[in-house]
Amino acid sequence: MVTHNEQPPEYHDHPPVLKLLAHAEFFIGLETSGLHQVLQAARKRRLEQQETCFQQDDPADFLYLLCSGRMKLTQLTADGRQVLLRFVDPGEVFGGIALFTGERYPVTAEAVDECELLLWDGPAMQRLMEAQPGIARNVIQHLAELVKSLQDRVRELSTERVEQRLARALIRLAQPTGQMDAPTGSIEQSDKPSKEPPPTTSTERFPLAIHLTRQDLGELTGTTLYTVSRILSRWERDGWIESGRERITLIDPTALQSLAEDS
Amino acid sequence: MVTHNEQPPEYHDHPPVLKLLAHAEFFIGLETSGLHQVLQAARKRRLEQQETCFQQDDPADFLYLLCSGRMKLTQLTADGRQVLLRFVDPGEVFGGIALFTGERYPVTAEAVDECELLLWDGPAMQRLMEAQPGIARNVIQHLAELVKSLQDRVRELSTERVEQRLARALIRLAQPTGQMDAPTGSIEQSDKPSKEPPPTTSTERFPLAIHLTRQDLGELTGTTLYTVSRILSRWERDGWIESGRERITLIDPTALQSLAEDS
DNA sequence: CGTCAAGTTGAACAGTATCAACTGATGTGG
DNA sequence: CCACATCAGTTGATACTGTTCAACTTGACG
Repeated sequence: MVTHNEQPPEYHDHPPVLKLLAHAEFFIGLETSGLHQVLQAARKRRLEQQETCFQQDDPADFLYLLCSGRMKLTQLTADGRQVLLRFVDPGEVFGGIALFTGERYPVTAEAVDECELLLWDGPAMQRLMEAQPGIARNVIQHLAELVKSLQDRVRELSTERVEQRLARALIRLAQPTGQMDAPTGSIEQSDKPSKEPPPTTSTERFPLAIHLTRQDLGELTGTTLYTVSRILSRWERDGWIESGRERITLIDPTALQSLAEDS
Repeated sequence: MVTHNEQPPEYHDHPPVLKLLAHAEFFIGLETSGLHQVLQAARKRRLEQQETCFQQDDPADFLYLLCSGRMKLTQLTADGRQVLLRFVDPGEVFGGIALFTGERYPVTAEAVDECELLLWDGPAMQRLMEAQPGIARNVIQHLAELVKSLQDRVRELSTERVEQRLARALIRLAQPTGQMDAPTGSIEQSDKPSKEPPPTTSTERFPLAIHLTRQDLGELTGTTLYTVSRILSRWERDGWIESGRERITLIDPTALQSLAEDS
């Protein structure tokens, strides 16, 4: 990061966007001049809540970086069932798979909240990667991590029962989302009873940031909304969670953790 | 018999290996000099049948290219169940995920047959990618395709029943294996005396090249060997397949196809 | 020929899906 | 502000898919 370059701490034009860009997974480690180059090649787009960015099977034109809001990527089956592949948080990238394989988008990208995006077309991205090899390195690392997480998911779907998968999904969703979010309580803390418990007995609460329906959770874990509802009801009776309409709060994450890890 | 063009004069040093390298997914499109550079950075390794190349959770040291034979990548769960993630055919690469994320191998790689491999360590691969940007492009494309196929698999496991998944798996396994099965100098070409299958689909037979147990198919489709056995028995009664010990022949692939695509 | 691995099949069982009926919350427009 | 429509969620009854266990058969190979 050592540069006697002419960029003072306050970026002259788009400070917040540049700062986000500097922390985005594809552009980490770039020089400030490089970030400017990236930004100049970008276009901006804004999506209303529920608006779709692109539909499954649309020709793959752009790579997107989410700046604010939240997106979800879903896949539709031939008989109308839907699978929720993942949520996209600010700083994360989507649409790259199709762009890099030169085919059509294999998923639909829909805005959960109001979203701001940056986008690059294929040739622009190609040029950027050639000009700055660090980008290609980041892309490779990101894709490799995506592959790893998908392999884990295949293993879970193949070998685990719904209850375990659901427990795992809730734990993941409760983690503070990567780097970009304000530090809400991390679940990791509750693993360590060493810390002095807050006023009451270790009743730390972990409300999920995302609004999720039972249907969403079903599509995320490969089951139906009915089964999700039953399991959540049981967990609530056991005092492990609290749940309302599109709202879930983990009360005893360790119980879920051990459930997820049991055979 | 075509024998007079087996050794093109362009490849003066290691003709068969170079030719394979030139068609391998990571190195397609490279100049001959670039291929030489790649080859010089490589080490060779040979594996006996059933020998493991690396174990899950081993530190990730090398990227491997399979030259001949066949490997399988499996993942072991905490309670001892196994998932078969994929088979590796000649010309394909494995071990890259761990190398690119700098972590441990998430899978175990085992030789199904006797195998010949080329391998590169992390720094060597890094240098090669810097020297020849085409490699990074190929890596990105390969990873993107891997992501896409894994997403498909997640969708299938989430929404389809065992019978459909098994039908799909058999159809995939019956496809001639990608690009390398072409007339390149593969060590064994004895199993393919037939040329391109003519469009006469009536009584054509499609024996699977791979030796697969019911257990393998179960681990591949996320079910048990018992369920696989029952379904195959039923299909055999219906005249759609023939099966013996570690041997399956598709007799009516269209029946399986429609089964896989039905709701 | 004996041994071992692969494969088959029945019976009991468990886990989920499916459908239907219902409750409660949210938001909207008259 | 209330009536209404809509959407999220709950729960019971039922059916079905797939698992598990056990006993058995078949095939390969020294």
